[in-house]
Amino acid sequence: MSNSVPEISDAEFSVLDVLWQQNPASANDIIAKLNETKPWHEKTVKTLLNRLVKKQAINYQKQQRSYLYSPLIERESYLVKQSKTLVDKLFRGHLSPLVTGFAQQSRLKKDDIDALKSIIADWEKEKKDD
Amino acid sequence: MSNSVPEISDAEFSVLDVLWQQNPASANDIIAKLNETKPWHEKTVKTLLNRLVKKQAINYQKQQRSYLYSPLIERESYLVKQSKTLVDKLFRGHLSPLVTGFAQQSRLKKDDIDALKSIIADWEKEKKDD
DNA sequence: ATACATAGATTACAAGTGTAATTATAAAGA
DNA sequence: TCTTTATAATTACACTTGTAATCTATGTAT
Repeated sequence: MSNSVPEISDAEFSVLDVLWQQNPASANDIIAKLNETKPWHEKTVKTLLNRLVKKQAINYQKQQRSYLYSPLIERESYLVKQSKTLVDKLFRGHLSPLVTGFAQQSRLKKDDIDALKSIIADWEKEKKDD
Repeated sequence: MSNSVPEISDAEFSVLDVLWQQNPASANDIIAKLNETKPWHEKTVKTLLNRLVKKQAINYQKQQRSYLYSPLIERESYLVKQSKTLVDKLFRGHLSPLVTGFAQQSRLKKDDIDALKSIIADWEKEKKDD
């Protein structure tokens, strides 16, 4: 079956990320949003949009003269896949060394800790249910 | 000051990873080790070694006719940097959504849970110490 | 001394990426 | 209708990457 998510480059990801926040969006919307943080030329963003279309990562529908773009790949599953890819590559599939290294480096926030607690709680419950 | 770790491609990383396990190592050592898991031609591995040298990610010293290579960048800090880069890019610096997504996807192992507990314990202690 | 083998150095080459400029096309205004 | 002007499509171009093949220099065997 499905879908073998296409490879998305870093620059392309930034464009996709805007579309995940604002869907659909015109090229100009996207350019404006990106330019809040990146000094990218309009033409550059158009190129990235075209490449994403070609990769079937996004979609568009004609709206008068211009297009309205939408993501075709789901944010959640993309993020999970990327996380897993990195953890597999760097830590042979083990999450804990990532968390440990990360925790030493940059201090965890309270919500990080809460999330970890809740994950542990779920895990303990599952274990009991087995 | 330091060091702005060079960009390491995926293929290059695999080579570096061997050197982190076995330091120093000859080209042939590395080729043999890599060929346990990857069908890479000898010439390919040599190319990767050269690129890593050029990037100053590794080093060598002449040993008779051949070289003995060693890593110049430290494994720990490289892994932490890559983790942070990904978490910044995908989750705007927050670790928890990564862990949550990861936990949903692929079941955590007991040692992952233990590591998480110990991280939480450390965090609680630190908080108290403030 | 000469030929072969072997390690490293150099070169190759297509695909992907960052970063646009140029061209074509269609709507809108003169 | 002709011209200007937005948009989108096509082309550009250098750098990186994956994946080697070829060249060169130096030990080794005859």
